[in-house]
Amino acid sequence: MKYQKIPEATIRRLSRYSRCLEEMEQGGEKVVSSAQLASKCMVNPAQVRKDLAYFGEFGIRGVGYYVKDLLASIKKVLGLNKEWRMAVIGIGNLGSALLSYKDFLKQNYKIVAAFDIDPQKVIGRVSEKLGKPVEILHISRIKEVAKERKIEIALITTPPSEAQSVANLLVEAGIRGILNFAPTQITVPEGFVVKDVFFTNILDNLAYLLSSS
Amino acid sequence: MKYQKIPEATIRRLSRYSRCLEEMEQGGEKVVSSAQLASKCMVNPAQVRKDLAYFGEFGIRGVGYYVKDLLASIKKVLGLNKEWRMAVIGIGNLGSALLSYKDFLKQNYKIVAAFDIDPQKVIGRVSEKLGKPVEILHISRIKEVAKERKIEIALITTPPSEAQSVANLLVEAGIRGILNFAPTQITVPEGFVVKDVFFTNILDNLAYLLSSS
DNA sequence: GGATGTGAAGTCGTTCACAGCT
DNA sequence: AGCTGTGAACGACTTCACATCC
Repeated sequence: MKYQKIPEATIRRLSRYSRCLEEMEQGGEKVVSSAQLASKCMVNPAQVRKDLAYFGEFGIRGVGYYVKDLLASIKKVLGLNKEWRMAVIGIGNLGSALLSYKDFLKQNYKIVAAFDIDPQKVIGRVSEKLGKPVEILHISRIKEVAKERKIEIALITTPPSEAQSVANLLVEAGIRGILNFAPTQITVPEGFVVKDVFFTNILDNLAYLLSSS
Repeated sequence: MKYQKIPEATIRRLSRYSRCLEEMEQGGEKVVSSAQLASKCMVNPAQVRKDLAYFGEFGIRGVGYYVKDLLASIKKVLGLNKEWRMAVIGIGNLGSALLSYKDFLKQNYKIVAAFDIDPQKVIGRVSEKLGKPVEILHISRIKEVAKERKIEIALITTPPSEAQSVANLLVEAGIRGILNFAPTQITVPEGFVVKDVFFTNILDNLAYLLSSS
């Protein structure tokens, strides 16, 4: 197949296929058709086939896809055939909740460092919650520690007023991926990637749908 | 203007315009052009005008938009000219973090109840964190309390295995909006709305972008 | 003059429909 | 016979370009 730009929506769906396939694998299913996977993920069967076709030919005509192989292929496409090492910046309520978020581990995401502007203030609270002592470092050490621990992704959970300056530090430290929970737009240079997780925006969406029906 | 279906992307951008306009209003700016708003929100100026045009004519030709009026109009469109009353279901780390999430209040979202399957177990921990006693109710009381407190939106922060059965209870209780943080697909009848917040899916997206560049 | 509002053009993503394998 | 892979049709969203109005 000739090269094409891959829609961002395709990547999001790949994530969903991956989850569904994991469930199927655990359920002992060996083979799946695009129609079955589509109905489980609530998309169009042709969509499934087209999404996969961007990256290769993973199926067998007349049969379907081998669950295990397809899952492995999708994970490889998404870059999940490795462990991603992450840091959390800003250890407030949300930040400390993420430190113990179980779903990350299952999916090859590992938090290897936590930073705050005032480690002393938060360390007791967090340790108590997690039931074990947790090391929280001062944000000034980010550059040094990023190298040392090979951090590739940072989760920003500071107050919005600090988010951009934290992002600047991350760029300087060579951390290329940012998941931004602070409800403010941040900008980074070419080559760095930011994805936002704005609860309130999604709530706005919900509010709109509820009030217009 | 004649009626058209409104793209979901338009609604998401409206949310962003709203945030930018709030900042501008606080900064004392009175008037804004589509070009200025667009550059602040990182979209195309024509996009801004088209998005707004779905809902009316808010601007003045040759001048621009009055910041205050436009903000009020957008909030009205999004259904944010009222207070939305919410419940959090599942008071683990994430759930309790959301109980004290500041940004909700600023945007007219108010958490008026918290539920868990084992209130005794979590109540101490949460109260301590928030620095005040917090009432956590048993999930079995959801229907009764939903009526009483006029709950319209629920945030599901239970383990994924419980998410669908919780959603069923919410439907029964007449709560029409669900923000689902549990990493599993849930289904609800016509007339109800679910929006997902799956951190791991967004990380997958980030991982893909990082590994393919 | 200058910025909005909007039809038309263009781009991008989804769905159809069927040829091609197994 | 059945299901994938894919060009072509379709539909949706974005951007352009300009008529319109302050």
